[in-house]
Amino acid sequence: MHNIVTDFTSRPPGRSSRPQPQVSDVVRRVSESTIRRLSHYLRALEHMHQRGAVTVASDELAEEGGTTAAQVRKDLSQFGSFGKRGLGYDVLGLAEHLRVILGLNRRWRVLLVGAGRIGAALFEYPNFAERGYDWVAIVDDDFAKIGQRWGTVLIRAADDLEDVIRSDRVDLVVLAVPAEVAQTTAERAVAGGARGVMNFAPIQLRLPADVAVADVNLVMELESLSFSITKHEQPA
Amino acid sequence: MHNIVTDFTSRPPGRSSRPQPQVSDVVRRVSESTIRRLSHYLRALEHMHQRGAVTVASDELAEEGGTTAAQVRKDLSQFGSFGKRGLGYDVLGLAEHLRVILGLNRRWRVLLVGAGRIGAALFEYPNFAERGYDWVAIVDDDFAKIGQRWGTVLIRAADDLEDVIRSDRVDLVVLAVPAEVAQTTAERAVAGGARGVMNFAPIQLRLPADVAVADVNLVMELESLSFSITKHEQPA
DNA sequence: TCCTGTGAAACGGTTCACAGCC
DNA sequence: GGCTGTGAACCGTTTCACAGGA
Repeated sequence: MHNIVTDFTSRPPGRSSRPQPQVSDVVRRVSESTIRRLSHYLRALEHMHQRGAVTVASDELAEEGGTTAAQVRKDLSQFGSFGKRGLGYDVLGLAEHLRVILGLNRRWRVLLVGAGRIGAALFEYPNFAERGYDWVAIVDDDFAKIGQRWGTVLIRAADDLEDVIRSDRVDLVVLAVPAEVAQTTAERAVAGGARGVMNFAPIQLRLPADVAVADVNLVMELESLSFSITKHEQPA
Repeated sequence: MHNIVTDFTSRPPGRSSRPQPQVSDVVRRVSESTIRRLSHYLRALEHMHQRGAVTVASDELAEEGGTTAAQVRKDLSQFGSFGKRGLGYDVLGLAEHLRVILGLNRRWRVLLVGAGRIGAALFEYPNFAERGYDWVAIVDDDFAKIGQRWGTVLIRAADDLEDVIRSDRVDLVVLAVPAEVAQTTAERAVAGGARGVMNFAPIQLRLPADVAVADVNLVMELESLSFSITKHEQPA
């Protein structure tokens, strides 16, 4: 088996005498939560490999990913049949399948927009390079910073945003700018050809549907905590 | 009307001749996504107030929050009846209601664990103080940093984590430490009395159910982007 | 008339349970 | 016997549609 449904054109293995799937049915919708779990599974598999595990069952993966065995199997079955009944999944094999599914079998060219505190922290974050995300440029509107280098990466003028994205063939933009300019900056990034945006501004970006957006809203996360705690403090 | 169901003990306004709600029915379950939208609504209301708006309809709020008018009304109706039929919601009044619901009508005492790059960026992040989150201490295991101050806030020894939480009456912990020590550090924070944890390590924390956890997994967000883009690049 | 508040329907994701294969 | 893969049941969330108050 082991056929990955990366191109989203074939159905999971089944009777081929069934009625053919319609086109609208072919681009299968994978939920955000599934993707997040796949990411967890991959990390867990890498740990397990380091610990010498060769094979893993769905309930072990569930444990590390904070979910259930059935959920693990359901998640994976959306992309193919990677396991062996009675045995489990091959640790290295499944990890490689997940990398392909998550698009980690290539390197990604990432632009940092905003060379402030948050930008600097992200730039130094070691886990990005490990997973295939490479900083290819930085952009800022502070003349004092333009022309400097962080490591080997040059800080360029915010005015040149579109040009930088084009000339440096940027795939992803990490948007670490103030909320007031986030929307227009994001639009310019998309105009330049960016395919995805990771947004740190606490606003809801409005971008074309074919642009991927990941929002990291730190204030919202804290508010979610204080809501939960406030609720708990009020026993009936 | 305007009665807020903050204590989760009363039902939304309705005929009182109805059968009394059972206890299991009283601690109403509010979904994570609802809370996130409430946070968006609050921000939108603050903007609208600055722009001079006095009244707002659910479809305007929906626009800014990236959702639908029905969703806005459903979200709000979980906590009370804040609007006027035919008119909409009072901008200032609804904002205040949302602050109470989200637990923003008090200040929160926050501890930063990990004085590295990410910790520094978060410490400088201006939006936290605006919303009522105050840094009361920092903890790190680097002897070179212990005893220093960031602004007025002292960096203390990681060994004293539990003590710091107790003596400084810490509510929330921001965990900006390497993945390897995140779980044990979180457990110590909970032992010390922390009520909520914002976790930046790319692992799934396992903590008691009465501790609120907000995970910010940056690598996962990037992987979510590359998944979406990879999918798009494969038209049938 | 306008717009809220809310039951009811529709949808989508999770859990269950078991057939099927190793 | 063990564990996967998956239809079916379940359950929570979103959308619909409309009754009812301003």
